[in-house]
Amino acid sequence: MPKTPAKRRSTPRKSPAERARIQALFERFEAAESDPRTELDYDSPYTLLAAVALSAQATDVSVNKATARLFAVADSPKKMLSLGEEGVIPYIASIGLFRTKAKNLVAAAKILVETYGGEVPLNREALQALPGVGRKTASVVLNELGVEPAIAVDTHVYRVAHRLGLARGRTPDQVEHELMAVIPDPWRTRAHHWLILHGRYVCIARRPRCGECPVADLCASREKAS
DNA sequence: ATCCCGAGGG
DNA sequence: CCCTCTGGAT
Repeated sequence: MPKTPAKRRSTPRKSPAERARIQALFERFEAAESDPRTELDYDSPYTLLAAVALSAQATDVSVNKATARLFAVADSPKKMLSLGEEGVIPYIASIGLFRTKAKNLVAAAKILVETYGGEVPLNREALQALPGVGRKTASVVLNELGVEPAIAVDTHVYRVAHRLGLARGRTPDQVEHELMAVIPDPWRTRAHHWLILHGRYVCIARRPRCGECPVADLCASREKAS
């Protein structure tokens, strides 16, 4: 008889104590910052989409530096398309992966112009069909514009969720699923930003500042604090 | 699994 | 020098 290796639940049930801890965790985040926002500069759905796409494996500071000049010249799909790949590159050459991003930015602009009349389609299917736009980027756009609560799992969210003991999954999709299961509705829209900002300024990748952490007492992996 | 890929921090 | 930064496509 083939032994069935006890399959782990993708989202393990939480004990009442665990759920209380998580509840306290987000109440703490909310008390500290009730309306967390993205730190990417944008002034329209299109510039938001472009900025988020450019932010892959790049700091928001470097992206804002580049988009300040890029958006002054091309803040619409139509303008981005006529600027062209070679025209875009000088503006974003200071950002990593710039060749790929320039190519995708123009290719996506072409689709937005030809298929969506220059507008940004506000649904996941259409967004993720754009070159350079995956689940994470689409989630950020949909969440930021208030279309639907979505928890984009980027490097910060992934790391912080693991450290706080909110998720164990190995892939971003698994972590997103676990977070959605654990975070109740009134917090879902803001959870992404709380986790991002916490990861950026406190729960830093290399050397987490546990000594200055507002949720250290609620953290699953706080032991060697400093 | 691998490629893309510059800037900033330690 | 090495690591990290709001990933996506192959």
